[in-house]
Amino acid sequence: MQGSSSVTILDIAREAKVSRTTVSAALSSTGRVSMATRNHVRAVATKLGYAPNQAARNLRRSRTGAIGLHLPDQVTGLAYYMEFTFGVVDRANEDDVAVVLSSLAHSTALAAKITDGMVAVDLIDGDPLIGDLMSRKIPLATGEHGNQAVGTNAGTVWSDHRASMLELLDHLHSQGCRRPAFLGPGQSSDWGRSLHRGYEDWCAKHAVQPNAGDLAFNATASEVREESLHLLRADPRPDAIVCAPDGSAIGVLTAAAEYSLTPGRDILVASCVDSPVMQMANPPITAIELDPRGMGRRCADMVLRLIQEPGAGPLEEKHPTTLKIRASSGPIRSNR
Amino acid sequence: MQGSSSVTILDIAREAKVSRTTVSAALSSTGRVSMATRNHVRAVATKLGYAPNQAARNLRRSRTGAIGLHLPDQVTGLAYYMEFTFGVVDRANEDDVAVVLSSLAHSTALAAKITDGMVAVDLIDGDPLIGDLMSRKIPLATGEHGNQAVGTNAGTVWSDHRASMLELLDHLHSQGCRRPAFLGPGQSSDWGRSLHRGYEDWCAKHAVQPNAGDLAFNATASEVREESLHLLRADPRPDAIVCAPDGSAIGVLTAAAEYSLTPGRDILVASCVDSPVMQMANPPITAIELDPRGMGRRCADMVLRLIQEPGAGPLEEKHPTTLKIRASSGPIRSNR
DNA sequence: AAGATCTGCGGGAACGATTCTGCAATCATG
DNA sequence: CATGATTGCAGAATCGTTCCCGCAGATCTT
Repeated sequence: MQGSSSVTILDIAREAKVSRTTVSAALSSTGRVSMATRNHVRAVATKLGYAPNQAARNLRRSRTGAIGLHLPDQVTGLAYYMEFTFGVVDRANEDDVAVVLSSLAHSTALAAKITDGMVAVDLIDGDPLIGDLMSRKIPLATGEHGNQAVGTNAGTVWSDHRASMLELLDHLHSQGCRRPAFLGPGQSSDWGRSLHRGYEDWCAKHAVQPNAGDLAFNATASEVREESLHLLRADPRPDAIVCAPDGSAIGVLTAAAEYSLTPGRDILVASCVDSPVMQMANPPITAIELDPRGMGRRCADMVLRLIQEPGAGPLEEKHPTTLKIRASSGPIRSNR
Repeated sequence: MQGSSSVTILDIAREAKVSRTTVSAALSSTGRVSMATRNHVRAVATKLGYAPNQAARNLRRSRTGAIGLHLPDQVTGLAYYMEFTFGVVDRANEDDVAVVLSSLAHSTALAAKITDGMVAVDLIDGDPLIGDLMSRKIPLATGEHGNQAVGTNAGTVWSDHRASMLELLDHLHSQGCRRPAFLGPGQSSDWGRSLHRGYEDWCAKHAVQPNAGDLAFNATASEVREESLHLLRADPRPDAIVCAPDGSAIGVLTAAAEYSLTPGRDILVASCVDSPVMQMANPPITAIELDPRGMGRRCADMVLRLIQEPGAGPLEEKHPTTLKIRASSGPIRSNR
């Protein structure tokens, strides 16, 4: 109703003929207020279009009203982290909490000063962030495990990438694949390690010689091409390539074409990360849907809970993944 | 030095043996302070590791310390908007300003209440946001023009997409293309209109019958395929397809394969938006680099300037684009 | 040389929300 | 019915910063 000019708690107090204290208590459901006055105050508040002043609230509560988001370096082109980010922002905004991206503008030390908590995703081994935050008692929620223990005001949301990898390889096997190769994201993140472990385990179980290469998160097109060709040069030649870094599957398709191999028929291709382009590729690429947006939401939710009740951790939650089967995973129609 | 416990302006005052007022003036370079005391105070401040309390500052200045970012609906998978977003966040964080994403969590009305200003990109015609903000005198910076006039506390950062389109079509022409088709993003955004205008103008100049289709920002793979096939069915068949929506070029490649056309030889393909996958495609796709991160930076910079001195607008800045020529744009080796 | 202006700095009042404490009035208890 | 516990609400302090004044002393004006 009131519109532009900001209406304060004092305006409500005057209008409702009670004190500031009572208004605050009535709105926040703390303190002792009768039901009658509580309802009355709330009615007046909505009538006046009251919105609490976050700055004043933060000052009084000695909070910053922001959480930090720590992304791996140089990943801004990757759809996964974008979706994750928007998930975090989405959830944080529900509580009128802002999100500050830390790897970009601030040193982690400074970021820790201006935030009430942190979300970090795909922490690289040995990242000093965890120790830093734990010693400052700043709540932390990580997407995927780090290689360090988290404290009592921290937690982790993770997916079982090893199981996903096994499921994917079993699917490829059912399509006729016998010698899958793996283009992994390196072993310096938990994600990469879990995928590698799944691949190695599967190969061991099926008595297959592993054929794996590694690629950085932000690998260039030529790096993807080179590493793909390297895998394809193996003897015996692989009949499937599973690739991890976001978007690299497109580069694998390109590399397969150089060998005159038709993806989805002569050689199967699958990605460990789904994204819109995967469906548009020729052929559409089988991929693991990681639901990054959901992950981001849950991480934000976790850190907000840890902010409200410190020392509730360490928390742990598991987030599901889904295998999206598309034409790139066969069945193999090789005539050998 | 002091580390975790927050050091306030009062601590500095005690240590430097001056008053709060003097400290504030010395640090903010407003008010009247001698050089000697200013330097002294600043030395003490850095010695104690002072960081201003944003909540208190915002409360006093009656600011929120945040700017809103208004994205088109359902675009979160698109690399362009992600880069743009990070550009905005990057610049905003430099001034300790947070970024609130508005299309996700809040209605624009609410977002306007909790932000000091807004950045909007690719506004759809008739979006009520502009009028809303202008009437509330909230600063606004838009990426690309809207179809409404902006007021004195607003501004626009834009790229000349019509000129980019002409440059791209001229390049295709030099590669042997004579009948380019255009897969546009619709006419409801300035970007889409500018591209269409460029395409129509070029066709008129070269006496070519236009062959254009439209695709939503968030078109699905099958929509991309269908629309691409529709363009390819034209008689005479186009010898190039220029496509606009982010990532759709991959779908166009797939569609071309259905016609047994080899992209980059039988039919040229180019994208109006560059992204990492464009380089990994087979063949790599010629594209217009829009520098979305730079755009985001400049938009944030503009709105921050408008917040500092209201009524300085309307501002206008032009942001350059670059044509990235790759193998998908020929030369044509058709044997007709 | 007397008044006017300027410089350097301190006192105090906000900004708006959240407690902590205090004080009546009501209720329970034996 | 007297004592103590509980309920419902108000007053006032507080968070850290900014900014309007005010006041000396120095400098400038005619």
